[in-house]
Amino acid sequence: MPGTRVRFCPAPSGWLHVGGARTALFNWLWARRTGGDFVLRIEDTDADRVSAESAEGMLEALRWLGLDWDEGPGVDGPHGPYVQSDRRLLYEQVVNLLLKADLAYDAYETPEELEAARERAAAEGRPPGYDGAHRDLSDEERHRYQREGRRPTIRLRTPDEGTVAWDDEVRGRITIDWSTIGDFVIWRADETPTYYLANTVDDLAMGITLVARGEDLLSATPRQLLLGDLLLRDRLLDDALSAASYPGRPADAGRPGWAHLPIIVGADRKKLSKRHGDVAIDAYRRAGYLPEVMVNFLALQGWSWDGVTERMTADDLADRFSFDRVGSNPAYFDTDKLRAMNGDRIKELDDGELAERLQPILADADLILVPPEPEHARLILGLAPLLRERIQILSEAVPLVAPLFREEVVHEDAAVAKHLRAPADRVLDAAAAALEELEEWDVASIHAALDGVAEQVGVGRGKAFQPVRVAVFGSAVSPPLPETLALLDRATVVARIRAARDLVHG
RNA sequence: GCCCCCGUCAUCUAGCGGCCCAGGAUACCGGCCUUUCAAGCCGGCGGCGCGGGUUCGAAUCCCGUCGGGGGUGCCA
Repeated sequence: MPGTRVRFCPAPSGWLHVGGARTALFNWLWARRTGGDFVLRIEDTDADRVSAESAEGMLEALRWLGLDWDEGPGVDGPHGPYVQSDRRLLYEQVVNLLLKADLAYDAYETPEELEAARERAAAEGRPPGYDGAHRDLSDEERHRYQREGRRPTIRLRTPDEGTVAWDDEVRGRITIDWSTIGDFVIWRADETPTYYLANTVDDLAMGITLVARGEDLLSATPRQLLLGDLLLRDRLLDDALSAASYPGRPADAGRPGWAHLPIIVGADRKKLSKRHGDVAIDAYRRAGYLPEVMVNFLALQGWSWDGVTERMTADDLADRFSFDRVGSNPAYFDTDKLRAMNGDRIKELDDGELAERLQPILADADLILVPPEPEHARLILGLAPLLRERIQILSEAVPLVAPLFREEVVHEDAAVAKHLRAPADRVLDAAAAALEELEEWDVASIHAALDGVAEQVGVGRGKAFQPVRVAVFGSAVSPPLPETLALLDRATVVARIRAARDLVHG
């Protein structure tokens, strides 16, 4: 029984999005669960839409999630290289052998001609697939097209009848008629391989045992099954591998199994895309979602353990994950629940951990420097227990604590209008005086002093605390007052209270 | 159009013939607590798309129907 080898192979265009991350996660989990290998392969065959920055961003996002790979970019393995643009020679060899065996042929239609043919077919109610017009060109016809300056694509011959079937790990047996599948392009006119070719060749060459990918690739499977059979049947792949001097396939390699994961959809039930809002993993990182929560939540999109247990660490998941518990209906990406889970996780963090995770977020908001100044570090640590129960995502801490890191207080109009009115003037005067006279600047003393102010002015605690809150924070909402004031220096607090005295009206 | 996939509370899901007049979580609503905002605790609302079968018995099996999605590319 060969070891499990799974893979994640993003096309580096744009950011790693939640659907891709979920696919990567399921593969990673299966590798960890089975003690197998997780291979990362960059599929950059379509030069028009890929970029190195995108590839780097995807690796970064994967690293952030903690999905480490056993082979791939930056991690040498026995079946590299792991970037398809570095494997060009291999694909060329494969195509040549396919051509020589007459399993594939050159076709000279231009994209415009094909498009026109598709439109015609649609208008006449015929299937829009490739009609095989250039399937059996004579040498004469071929030369004529070449003289016209046409560059051919190479298409693989597909059966005209019969069926193809496979047992999908998620969906069970799937059967498709060959009559619905036309000869397809494996090599573009610009001499680059298509997904069908490169992906199939590499999965086989790298000894992948299970292909787990999005449902949107379900209908690509028959073509890859066929190509794979052809490649293995007459040792074409092995010949190409040695002709191009690539490492051979693992000794025990066979054909991979398949698992098609349900897609993740937006609120409109369509495949999740940019117009649905934040779909990039990086956006969630910046907003202050914790990676372990993203992993936990993503695992629950389409998979469940017992229907009751939801909070699981990556290790828990790796212990429990299997494709037979992956559902087959699309999941709507519901960030409400993500937020809730994130908030719960934040509550589990101790002060030091929370403070540390808060730092990059506060730095992003220009509240602190990258290694924070010592007094800021102390302040954040002191704030951590006050923030813990109040935020679900880290960035929510920013408005709550910003006034504590800034020189100037910005007083919100609504807060001033509501809370800085008589007898707030008396409250502020009394508070400034009382705080100034305190012997100890600590929570208990401050609390007692403010309670004393309430009594002195003859108002309830709320009426006493709110004006002080607005004076110091500029806002009617803040972390608990005495606890927070104790973290600031007394002079600042008293000065702010005095300054707010002028804002009191009516 | 054709092919394929899917259909349990608003959302993620459990359920694989009786344990379910359907369970958990999130969201929402109400109460308690309370210095703001939260948190916490307690309670509540809410679903098997529809129609036929099969069966003593169906959310679970079969057929049909409707609805949604994916594919149909020299994208992946």
